[in-house]
Amino acid sequence: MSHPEYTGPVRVRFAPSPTGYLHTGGARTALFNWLWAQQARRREEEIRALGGDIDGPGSAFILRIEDTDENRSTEASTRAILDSLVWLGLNWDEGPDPDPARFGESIGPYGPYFQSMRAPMHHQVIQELLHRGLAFYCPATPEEMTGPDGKKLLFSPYRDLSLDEQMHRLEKAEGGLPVRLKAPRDVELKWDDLVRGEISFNSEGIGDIIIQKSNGNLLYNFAVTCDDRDMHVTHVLRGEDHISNTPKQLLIYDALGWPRPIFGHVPLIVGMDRARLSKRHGATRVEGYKELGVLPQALFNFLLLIGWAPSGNDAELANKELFSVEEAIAAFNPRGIGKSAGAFNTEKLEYFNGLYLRSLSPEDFFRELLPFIPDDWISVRGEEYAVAVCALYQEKLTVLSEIDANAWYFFRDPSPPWEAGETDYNIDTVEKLLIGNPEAPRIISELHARFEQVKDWSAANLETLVDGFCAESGLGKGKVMQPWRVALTGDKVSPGFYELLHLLGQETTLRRGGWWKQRLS
RNA sequence: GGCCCCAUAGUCUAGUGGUUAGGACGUCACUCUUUCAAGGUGAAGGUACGGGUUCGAUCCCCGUUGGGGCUACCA
Repeated sequence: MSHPEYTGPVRVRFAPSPTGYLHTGGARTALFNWLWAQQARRREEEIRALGGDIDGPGSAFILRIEDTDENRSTEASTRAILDSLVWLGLNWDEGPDPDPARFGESIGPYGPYFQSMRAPMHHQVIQELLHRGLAFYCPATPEEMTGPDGKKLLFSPYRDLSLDEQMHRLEKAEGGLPVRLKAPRDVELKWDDLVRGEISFNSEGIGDIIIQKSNGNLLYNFAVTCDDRDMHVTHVLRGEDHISNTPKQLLIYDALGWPRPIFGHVPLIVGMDRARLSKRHGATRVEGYKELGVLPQALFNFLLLIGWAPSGNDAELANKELFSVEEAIAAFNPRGIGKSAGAFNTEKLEYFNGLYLRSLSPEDFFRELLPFIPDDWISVRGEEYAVAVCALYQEKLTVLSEIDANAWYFFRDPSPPWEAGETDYNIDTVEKLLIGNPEAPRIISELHARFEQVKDWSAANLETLVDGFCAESGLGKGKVMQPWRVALTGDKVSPGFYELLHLLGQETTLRRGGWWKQRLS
């Protein structure tokens, strides 16, 4: 145990409630926890390799599903959260079995990792609390819990009832009775927050919190505390929205004499308008980014940098933005987590994604692109053709889902404006470069004639031909290419002109060019 | 309302009791160029406000303002 940086195991957990999808905020919290645990696990491996020992349970990233029902938890949502975490590469050391075929089963020594299955243990603790006089069945009616000013009372008038009297009241109560934790009066509940420093609440503002409902179900703050304790969680790194839960959990740890974990509260992620992230800020679901065509490594890298930055005196590291997974694990330090809420800047995410897209090998790029290309693309002219077209877009795309909007004309003729129905041509562009362009008839017809003569339809050959035409006609390249580009693709944006011609092929080029030759003459 | 948290450019952030306050996205300009994107070069843009402490505060303290979280027999 003499590793200079090793200060004990890091057992952290991510504990989502399966009432929806994995949101970006949750994903980032999970990411921070995951990185920290991975780092600690690496250190432990080094120590073992040197012949050292690790006392007690080793470091781990624990996933616990907080499905203490409330009718809102669903299996589909659990599945969705699991899938999103896996997609992001955040595998857990202990938690639900990721295999869909074994849904509901857990892996790890302190399971089960579904909170709903842990009720027996929770009830045991309730019994202990009751018998030690640290908690009580509370027979107070809602009226009795309301002060003269109409506000809710925090402390129950029945907190000092004897256990016998409590049981007596319990028997008489029809719908059961809730159990409250008996809180100490006027005590400072403070902790040294890992990211925020000292935070303190007075127990007068907390009161005798309910830990078990009258129907016997456990309440969140209680279940979490028991589970964290049972799973030997050493550090609770969670969202800022849990700050006000912490004093309640502290009350439970202290009542039972359980050692407190170290708490750290990560700032929330907000929209660019600083409001809470919601649908109108674009995708808030991690899955949404997958569907958009963001690579997991790009989202991983982007999320890493909201609320965290490499700290230390290494200037080069301080300015570093691109992190591989391994680099992130090595560089992560919870002390580097900032305190203020970070805005989710989609443009920067797309910038990162573009970078990651371009770093892919052409084969990997096509593989990633595959789910986003329409089914018929490969059947239209074969896989080789589709691969060649897609390759042109590796330098251009920022999200994979844009491929169809960019490259459709390689697989389908644009519908001309003179035909019934919606046209694929940009009317303004057509007006400017073809119909309203006095040079257009000549450019289209003369080049069309030359294209008809071509024997070797290679990009290099086409370049010579087009360049020759420009030189002879005295027209600039742009003047010549733009009308043709519009005629062939419907608009003025496409990959390089020679590549465009070459890939489209002679037949298609002549066909689409022919329409306009006829139309303009 | 009560309790709690936060505050460096539009955004993510680095940093320091004395700095030309550093990097990145975005924006703008120029460049490259057959269009777009990418690339290259450059520019504009910041310490919320008011008081202290101090020889000196972006940094330390207090207040104001602004933003956020929580305020369930939800999680």
